Amino acid sequence: MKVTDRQLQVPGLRMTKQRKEVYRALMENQDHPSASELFDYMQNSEQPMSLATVYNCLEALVEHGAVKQVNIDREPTRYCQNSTPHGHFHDQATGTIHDINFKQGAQLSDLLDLPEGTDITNLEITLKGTIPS
Amino acid sequence: MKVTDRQLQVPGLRMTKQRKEVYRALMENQDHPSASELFDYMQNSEQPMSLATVYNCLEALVEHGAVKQVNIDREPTRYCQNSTPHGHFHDQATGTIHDINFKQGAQLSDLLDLPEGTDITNLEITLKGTIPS
DNA sequence: CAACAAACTTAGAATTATTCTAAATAAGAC
DNA sequence: GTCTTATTTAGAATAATTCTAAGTTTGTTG
Repeated sequence: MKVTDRQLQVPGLRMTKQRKEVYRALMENQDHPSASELFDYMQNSEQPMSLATVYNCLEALVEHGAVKQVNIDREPTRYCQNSTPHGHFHDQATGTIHDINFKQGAQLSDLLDLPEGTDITNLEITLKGTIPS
Repeated sequence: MKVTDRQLQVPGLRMTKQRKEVYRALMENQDHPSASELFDYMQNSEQPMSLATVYNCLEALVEHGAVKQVNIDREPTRYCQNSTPHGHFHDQATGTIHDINFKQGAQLSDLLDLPEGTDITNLEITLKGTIPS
């Protein structure tokens, strides 16, 4: 996938060369890579960088809402360039992770018994299972 | 909370002294403790045990569906004795975790656009935010 | 442009939750 | 009781992530 510099802007975040490349690598690898997978991927690019920087850049992107973390059990954290609200399905047969979109018009409060006045800053929905092929 | 031996049975799992004590400790500490918090708690009990055993017992209890893991970011895994389907709210102001029950009759498929034929073996819903006091 | 301060990157060390290993113990089967 | 297998254990090992301190880049201000 071709990603233009124009698409690599994040409001409120200074886009250094490294942050841009990390973001681009994520755009080009939409299979929810881990930090070290991104690191490996970028070693062959024009902008190799240290693993610490990959972590730093991902942290900055997550903090600014451009990237989401995906935590599955104790596995290494994976990253997702889809910043809209969605869930993740971990296919145990293949090990792959799929995005699961919310249904049109569905509200979290339809499913959960949320206490009055809760202010939700982050939502993570993770399913595990299989899809028969 | 008083927990009888009768309540500490798990179908299909041999309840050793250690497994029973880990399960009991979880019942008595419903604030979603981590493995090492459980370990500390049990050091003063009649059945002190090694940290490795705490991990082993928790793993067995999770595998048999009696206990749930709670993963919040990269924090140590927490454990939950509530084996019914529910979500977790992580209050960022206090650091505490509350169980969030599902609404009566609510279906996950009402919220999520699940592909046909998905077989879900595990569901984890984690919210972060605050509840104004 | 030059000088400065702040932000960012980096390599490598440090941390730490968790898992592994190999030996000791316990428990159910015969 | 003896055998076999599962469980527990202490301590070592692992590995993802964070930290540290030094070097580099960037934007700013005169």
